[in-house]
Amino acid sequence: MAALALVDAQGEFTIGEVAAALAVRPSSIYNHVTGKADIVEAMRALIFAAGPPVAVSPRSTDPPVPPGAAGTADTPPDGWQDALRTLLRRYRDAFGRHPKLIPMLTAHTVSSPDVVHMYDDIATVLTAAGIPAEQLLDVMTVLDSFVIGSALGIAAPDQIWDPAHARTPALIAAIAAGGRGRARADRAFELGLDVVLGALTGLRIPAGPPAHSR
Amino acid sequence: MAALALVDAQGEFTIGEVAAALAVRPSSIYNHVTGKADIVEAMRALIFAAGPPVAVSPRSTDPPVPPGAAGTADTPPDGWQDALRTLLRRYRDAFGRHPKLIPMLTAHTVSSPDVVHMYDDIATVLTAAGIPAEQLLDVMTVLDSFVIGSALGIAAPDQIWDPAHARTPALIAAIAAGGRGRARADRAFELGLDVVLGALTGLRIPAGPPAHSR
DNA sequence: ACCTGAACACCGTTCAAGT
DNA sequence: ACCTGAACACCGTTCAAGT
Repeated sequence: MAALALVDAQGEFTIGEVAAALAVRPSSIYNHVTGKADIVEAMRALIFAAGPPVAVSPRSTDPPVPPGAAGTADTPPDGWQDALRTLLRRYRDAFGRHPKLIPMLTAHTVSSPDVVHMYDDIATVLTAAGIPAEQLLDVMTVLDSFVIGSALGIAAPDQIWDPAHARTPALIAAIAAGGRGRARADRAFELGLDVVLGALTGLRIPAGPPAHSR
Repeated sequence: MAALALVDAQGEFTIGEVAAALAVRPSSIYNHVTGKADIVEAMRALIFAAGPPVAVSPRSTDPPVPPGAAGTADTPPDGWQDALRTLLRRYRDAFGRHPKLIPMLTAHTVSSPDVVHMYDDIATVLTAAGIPAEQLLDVMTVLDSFVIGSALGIAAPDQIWDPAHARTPALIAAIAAGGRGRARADRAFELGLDVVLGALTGLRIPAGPPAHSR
């Protein structure tokens, strides 16, 4: 079934092509899968095949936890930040290894077991970090949105940022100063990681509940 | 041609269906568009049809700053934050009004003029806010990723967060505590807006260049 | 259990022909 | 300038038949 992952080299695939790659007639395919959507789901599961286990409980032997650090400025990056960073990077890399496949996967978002398992880990880390339960789902949704959006950015890195279409000096200068291609997408993702993880610090319970935005 | 936008009510469309909606034969369609992809692009342009102009230069006469509002410390949210917030909300709402259409639009990201114009505005606001030119493109990419990802979240708000698949108490509790449907997606987006705008404050030039993340 | 050929309904698209 | 019918190559899928 891994022969299907090879077909993402061209951005789309056809039942006939898969059959040809397996040296078989198209109708034979239906002895193993229920349809094309089934193949897409199989590819999704294949992409999220578990990597090495992340240290999910990041408070093993580290009491350098800030006891009274209500300050926003100098909170040291402790275990939960590294764990979360690792999880989010892995999440995005799962897409990033097969950029052409991403649009097909986002066509209909399904709760594949592997994906949910990843969210289990993220929820555990966030809870350990002190994110209040009422905000947990929203925080996870923000993380999810950022990761998915970043993954889509990998699929077409330079399309939107064509300087020929820019009309404003600020945008033209930005495009000139920024990089190109995959490297730019990777760098932006790391910046976003810093932004999101930094902001998360301000949401932690010991710092007190934030003013709700309504 | 607006009859095509009606076809997003079912999540997909066919040349034949469009023809039927226009009381015409399928082959007639090709007198007005070059193909199906052309129709998708027309829908994209239609969605981003310009709304009321945003106050792009946001430092006019506004000292009615809400004191002690969201954000990390006590940096007062000045004009550029409101302007950026408006732009990003509009960007996401453009998608949000047609959730079924989003997967089709993300299938191939194209630089529609209206979209680029929106980035022109965002770049101008960010520059006015003091984001250094070297970081501008990365910051915009982060914003873009978040907005696109949030838009996709609108399309299927509760798919991933099905409690039946969760295995961890933290995630189960989070799902129980969080809301459902479009309201939850909207709330998460507003939270992400707070997070991103708050973090942007730390990147402004007067605060000095941040430690680069490599 | 798996493969095969033939057939199905349905696509998007082209084009010569009409008006 | 626009519509039409017929035809094209190509889909995904089904199924009776083979082994």
